[in-house]
Amino acid sequence: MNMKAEVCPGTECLTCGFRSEVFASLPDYQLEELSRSKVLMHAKKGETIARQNDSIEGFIFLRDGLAKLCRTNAEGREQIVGIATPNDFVGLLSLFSSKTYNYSIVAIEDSSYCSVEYDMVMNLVGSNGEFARNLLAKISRVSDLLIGSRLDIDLLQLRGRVAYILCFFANEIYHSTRFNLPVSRREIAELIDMRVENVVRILSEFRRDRIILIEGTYIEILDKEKLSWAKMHG
Amino acid sequence: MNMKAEVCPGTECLTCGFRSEVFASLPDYQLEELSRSKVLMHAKKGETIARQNDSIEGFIFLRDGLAKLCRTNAEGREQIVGIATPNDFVGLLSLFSSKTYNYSIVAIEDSSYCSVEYDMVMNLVGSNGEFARNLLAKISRVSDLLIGSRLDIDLLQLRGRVAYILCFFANEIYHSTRFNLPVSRREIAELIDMRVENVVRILSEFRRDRIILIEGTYIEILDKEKLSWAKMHG
DNA sequence: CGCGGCTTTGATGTTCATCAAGTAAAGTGG
DNA sequence: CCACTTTACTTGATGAACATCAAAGCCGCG
Repeated sequence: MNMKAEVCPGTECLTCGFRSEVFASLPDYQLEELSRSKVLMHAKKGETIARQNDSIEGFIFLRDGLAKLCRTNAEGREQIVGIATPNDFVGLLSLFSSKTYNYSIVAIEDSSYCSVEYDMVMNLVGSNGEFARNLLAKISRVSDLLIGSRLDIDLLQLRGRVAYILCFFANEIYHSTRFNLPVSRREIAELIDMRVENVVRILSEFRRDRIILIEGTYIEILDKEKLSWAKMHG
Repeated sequence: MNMKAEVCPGTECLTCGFRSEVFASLPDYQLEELSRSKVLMHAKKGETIARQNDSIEGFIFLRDGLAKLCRTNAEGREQIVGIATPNDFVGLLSLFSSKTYNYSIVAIEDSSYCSVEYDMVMNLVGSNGEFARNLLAKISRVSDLLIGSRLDIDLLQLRGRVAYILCFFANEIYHSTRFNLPVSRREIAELIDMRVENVVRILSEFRRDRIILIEGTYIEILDKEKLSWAKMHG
């Protein structure tokens, strides 16, 4: 836990990736207000950005890197709820309805993020209708994706789930058939409701069948067809 | 599909259950605007209120009754995403981010609901900051519950899932240990990712163990302790 | 009456979690 | 730097949990 905090220059928000999405509607003067109230932070891979059950300090926007949303249940079992990419609100879900974070946010790649005061965003919601609508659209889209993918996964058997998550990283995150997995085997298991041993087993199967090339964290998808097929049929 | 439509009198919205929640902040004049633009409809048990992939006509608020949100995947398998209770936005999830309903809404008890023009609500979001904040809180809460319960269920084995859903109906819906199940065995299966046969089997087990009394759709929970235990450890 | 849908139980095989054991890799302290 | 510990990864063997198949009873409905 050795995160640098820095107040970013007033102009930086003007060029931030968020601007094009949620903050598109903010006039410059409101954006500068936002700039002054926000703090830019860094988190190295593995570092915790927010902790489940801690009281919500502010809104967290991921600028660069990758983070997992996860929770630990009463019996100590960990589940990964989703993966946040740059320009995502992370911890968006409970922000408007809870006083505490429902999920931990942990960097799975070196990341930088902005933390914005809760009240600041709430004031913007109240005073800028276009902003409110954009925010609703954003939260709606995020929730929808999260629920949809979980329903998808629930229908699949283990082979299908592993195929699903490989396609997810290839298509949604890295936009390439070759990438380094940002998560351990254990984390893959937590992400798609499996056991570590079975994740390993099925990855080995895929390698044996020349569907993927895998060496440590490096993944190369060799046969997209077969992988998609596995994603559909179990 | 034999639903009556009626324009409800201008004053009715003033006393609607929603008023106390999402619409608490609307002044009377905005509420009357809302009243004029809305249509009150009825749906008998089994009737479809909205259909997956149909284009979104408006916001749907459940006033009375009970409805299921469900979807059918490419292979024709049906899943129930959640159960909507009175004063719920139904189909809330995709409303702000999609042009079509992501889920079908089907009455599982005789229900009445209001349909409000999309633009009307969007205008209110823009012009009434307090309303926008309430709406954010509502959508946030609903999404959160939906995702949370699905994560819970994913951790449980079949006995635990059945216990979970029985407790859900008892505690969240009927506030009683005695009630009539509004859903078929098949629908229970679709709700908690099981097969019909196993739902039946486990219900029979619970009866054998004197945990519940069950006769057709009538359920009586006899041993809350054991049921809660099953919910945690099964 | 006969048909189809819902419910129920039993038998069977598949899928998956668990246990066990071993290797590799990575951090820790002297 | 090396011995040591810990953590991640990997494979096999086993039994438990579950899906599937089959068959029969039930009920409502045309």
